[in-house]
Amino acid sequence: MQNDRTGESLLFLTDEQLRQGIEAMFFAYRGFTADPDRILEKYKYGRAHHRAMHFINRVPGTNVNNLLNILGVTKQSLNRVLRTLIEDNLVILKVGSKDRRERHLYLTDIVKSLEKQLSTAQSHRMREAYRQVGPDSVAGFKQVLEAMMDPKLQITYKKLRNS
Amino acid sequence: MQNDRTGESLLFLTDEQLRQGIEAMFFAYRGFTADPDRILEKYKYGRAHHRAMHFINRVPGTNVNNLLNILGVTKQSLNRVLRTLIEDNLVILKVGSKDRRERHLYLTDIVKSLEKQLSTAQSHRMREAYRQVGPDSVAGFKQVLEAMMDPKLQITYKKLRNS
DNA sequence: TTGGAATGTCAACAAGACTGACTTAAAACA
DNA sequence: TGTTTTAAGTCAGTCTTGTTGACATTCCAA
Repeated sequence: MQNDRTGESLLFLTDEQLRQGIEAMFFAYRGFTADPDRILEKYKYGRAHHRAMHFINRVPGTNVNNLLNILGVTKQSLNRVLRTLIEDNLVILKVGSKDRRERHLYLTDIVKSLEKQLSTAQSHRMREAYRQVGPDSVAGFKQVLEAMMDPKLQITYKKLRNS
Repeated sequence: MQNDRTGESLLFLTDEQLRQGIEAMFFAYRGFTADPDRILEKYKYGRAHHRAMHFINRVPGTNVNNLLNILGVTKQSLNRVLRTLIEDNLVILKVGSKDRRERHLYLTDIVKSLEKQLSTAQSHRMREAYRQVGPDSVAGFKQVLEAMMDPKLQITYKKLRNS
């Protein structure tokens, strides 16, 4: 009945298995964003602000173009988010020293407690999940996710990982 | 250096590991939706239509309330999507025979080719990812995702899996 | 027969994405 | 030097998908 290749079962590639993966992604992503969303509501910011904060925190001094590539949105869309963050003194721009066209982005101290709150909430759920399943499953989890990314984003992801 | 408990490394629970998981989820979800989105554009439908079609296909005859729970949106939001699908003859309503307040949802034959196209595109990427990493990683992938879901959705997910 | 549940619908609104057109400033180039 | 390209920002308009709130209809069940 079951097809083998080099002695390894291929049952994990059935339509049923794929469908389960698709639905798992859908439901898990809801959980993934639920906790930060609840916090953001109080501050009148949205998921887009969270993402911007996350990556500015991760890559302090990034320029706008780089952030656009990471986030995968248009500059008009990012601009709206950045403008409110700058108005509220959560993000500051510094003109590039080498290339003065570039603006480098930094989080201010004011926002770091909010960013911490958000990442703590999100990490907490991830930590619980990790703990429940153990290191081997976590390794598998990351491998599948990495393989699902578009090639360009895979590179972006790896760069972040090694920085 | 590294902390052990019952001889097992806890290195996989570091902040760095958690952060990687968060970013992997973010980037992978983009890949996850990219292919169906491209197809949907041609048909002037959106991600919300895709999700509705997916689960009506999965649970033929589901009533509206059940679908609302699965999708996690308001009835007003779902209604807008369902209305266009019904207008375009992609979904039909059948009045419940036991409880005639309920409406049971079915895909028409017309839409099944579109649904197939969408799920094929999404499955294709997932299959490639699965193939690259092998069955053990796939098992880990699903375990982490399941552990990340809200408890209610975890139950929904399991019910779907066994149906 | 009446209360409440399941469903549907209307209106208004907001977040967050998009396109297109345009400006400014600075760097790169020929 | 003058022209082109690049980085960033802005204005205007649109779309999708979500939200609340209010209200109507249908009809099961106590």
